[in-house]
Amino acid sequence: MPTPPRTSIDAIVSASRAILESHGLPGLTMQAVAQAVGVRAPSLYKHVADRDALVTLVADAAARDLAAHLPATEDLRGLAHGLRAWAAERPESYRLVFSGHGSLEVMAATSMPVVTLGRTLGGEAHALDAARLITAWVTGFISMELAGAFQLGGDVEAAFEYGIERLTSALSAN
Amino acid sequence: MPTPPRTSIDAIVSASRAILESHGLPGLTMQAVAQAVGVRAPSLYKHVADRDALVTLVADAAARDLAAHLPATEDLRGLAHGLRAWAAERPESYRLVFSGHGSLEVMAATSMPVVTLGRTLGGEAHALDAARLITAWVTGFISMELAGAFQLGGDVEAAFEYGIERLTSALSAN
DNA sequence: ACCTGAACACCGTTCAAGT
DNA sequence: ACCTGAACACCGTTCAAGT
Repeated sequence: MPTPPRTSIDAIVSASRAILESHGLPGLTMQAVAQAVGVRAPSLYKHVADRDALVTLVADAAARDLAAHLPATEDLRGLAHGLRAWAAERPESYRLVFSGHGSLEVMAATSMPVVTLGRTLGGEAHALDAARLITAWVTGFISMELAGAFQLGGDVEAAFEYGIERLTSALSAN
Repeated sequence: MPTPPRTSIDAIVSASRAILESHGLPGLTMQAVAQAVGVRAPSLYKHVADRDALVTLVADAAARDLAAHLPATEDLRGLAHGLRAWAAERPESYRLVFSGHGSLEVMAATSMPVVTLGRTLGGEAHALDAARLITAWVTGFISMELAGAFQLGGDVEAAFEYGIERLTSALSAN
């Protein structure tokens, strides 16, 4: 006797993203998600293989959301501030995306704009090297900030600007 | 009737570090630690408040081990390669230390050598800014490497060297 | 064809009882 | 004074039974 589904993969991922932000990754339990979409935990396994697969779907959805929010810019400042603003609003999503929980395909696709920027700043021969320098610095900085690693005082905003300025000039100087 | 302890906090932390590296943070269960030190899980609570406190002790022990392994160097290349080599040998410890699981005191103490390097490269006025640029880049790079984020081909070793070279010249140019 | 309750193996944690 | 078994509340996951 066929019955229509009472939930959907979209509703599950959407509810999961909200739970992730409000309760962190440990709070993203199958039971919490099930309750949010109005179903019992075992029913989720009709739509998703297991919790790990769900976490990957959430990470990929967050990565796509990030890509849509980043300004189409040609300068490091715009990209850096865009990423930092997105991370400040969705810290748990940021952590998930940059902790390697996403799929390799989505991670590669999301990094294309940075390679373009790397080409602009570093030149054709060092496009990838420059993109990796930029990405490592900006994701490292934001991760440290979210982890509360800046304990030695000083102006964190100024340190971010300092990084943007020094990296821009370092990459332009061929 | 007093009885001597059958284990110790040192044995617990030491066993925990080995379990962390071999089975990851999810594998670091109270039961696994208890078995490793020859005791039942409830006994661990005589030595540690709860699992979170144990994880913090492990992170701090790893951070101290890292500080002891870093070369006392005045150049970025030595520091960067030293950190990367340590991370390659103890990837789970590296992740734990730089994910904010450690205590703030140990994190601050461990970052002192980088501030010294920042002063050498960036000058007195920008010692902290330079230290944060360096730390953000090198930890970001290694985190990406461990997360398998370098999927676009190219030479990762060369990208690391490129970062060292560009950062060194960017910071020296006052 | 999907949803459910019941069940299983695992967690972290508490606590009265043993020595 | 430390260790233990038993217990509790919680996980993820499976599966036969319902509709």
